[in-house]
Amino acid sequence: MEKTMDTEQNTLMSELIQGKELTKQLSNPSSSPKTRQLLIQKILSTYEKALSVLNSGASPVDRKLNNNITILASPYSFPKCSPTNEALDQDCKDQCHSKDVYKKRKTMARWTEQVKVCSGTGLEGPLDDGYCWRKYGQKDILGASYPRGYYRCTHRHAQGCLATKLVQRSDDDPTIFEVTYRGRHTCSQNTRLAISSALSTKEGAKDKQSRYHHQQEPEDKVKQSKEFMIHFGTELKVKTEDLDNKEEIFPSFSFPQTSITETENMEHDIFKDSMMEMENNFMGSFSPSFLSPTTSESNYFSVSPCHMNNSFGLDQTVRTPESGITEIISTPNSVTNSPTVDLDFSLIKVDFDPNFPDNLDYFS
DNA sequence: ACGATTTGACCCCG
DNA sequence: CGGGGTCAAATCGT
Repeated sequence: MEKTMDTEQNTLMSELIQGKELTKQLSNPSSSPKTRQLLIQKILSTYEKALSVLNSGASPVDRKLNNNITILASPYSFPKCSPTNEALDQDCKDQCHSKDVYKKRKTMARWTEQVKVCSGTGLEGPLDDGYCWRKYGQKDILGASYPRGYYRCTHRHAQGCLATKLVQRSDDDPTIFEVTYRGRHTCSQNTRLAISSALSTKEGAKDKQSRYHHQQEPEDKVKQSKEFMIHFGTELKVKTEDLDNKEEIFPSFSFPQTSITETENMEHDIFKDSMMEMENNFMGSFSPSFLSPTTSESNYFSVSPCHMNNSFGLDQTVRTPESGITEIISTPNSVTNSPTVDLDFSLIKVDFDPNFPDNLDYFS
């Protein structure tokens, strides 16, 4: 166990150091755009690895891997991973009185992601974020042209998982869905993903397709066809962090004491740029793959974990029962579909011991 | 038959 | 009192 920690720390350190070095290189004005892009990607990679170690699990961003979009893993970390919020959530769990609902609402970790869907087909919707959601309401919101969808974890009753999310389609850009997550998943069913080879088969893709509708856009009237397109050319981004606990914007991703603010700013700039570049270059190089029937199929690695907990996914997916964190994110095969981009997305894979089923003590 | 979604009613807060 | 969030009965889909 101690060894595990040591290893994690070493990994963390090396990743951070590497990131630092890469960042230095990035600041070299003489480097070519391509080089810079690679550097950015590598930096992202190191951050992700570091995050993985720190979190011992996936952040919501990581979860996006399920959506093929892995590439845009966000630099931000989430409040949900912080011990503080962990405690808050635990509180919430402990006192599940209906009257506390509103109080809980205030204290629960909350963060927003912007999910952009650029399918071009006009068919899209909230993507699978790796968890099983059940819609429990929809409401027209004042000033918003689209209704807001309310979702809660499918395992709310079975396991008392209090995670919920709101999906609001953007007024300005209908291709953007603003997803606000609340609370952490405490369910153990969301053994996400896993993609696994099983899914790269036609059966897998088909299977998954047929299971897809537990995720629907608020005003969707086109669910059928949407299911088919839902994974194509979608793009995800994490937008903001916790709203109520501002002090925890980077709760689990604390850099060494040295100039944190500077680091944060750096991050923003760097990632903003990288996002842009990645969008341009990546999408460019990926699109063909997405359009290809054969390769696109292999991109169907996004699977709702709740549907796979029996058959497959166990080998690649490890979840921590109480933390709501999925420990291993399988590397999207989109990587393999991208011969032009030399990205080390193994970062997404978390170094975690599958035999270590309960990482609760990680927080204790 | 069962689980998910829809949708109007209801509750709480500001 | 109105708006946002949740509940729960009705409905739908498989």
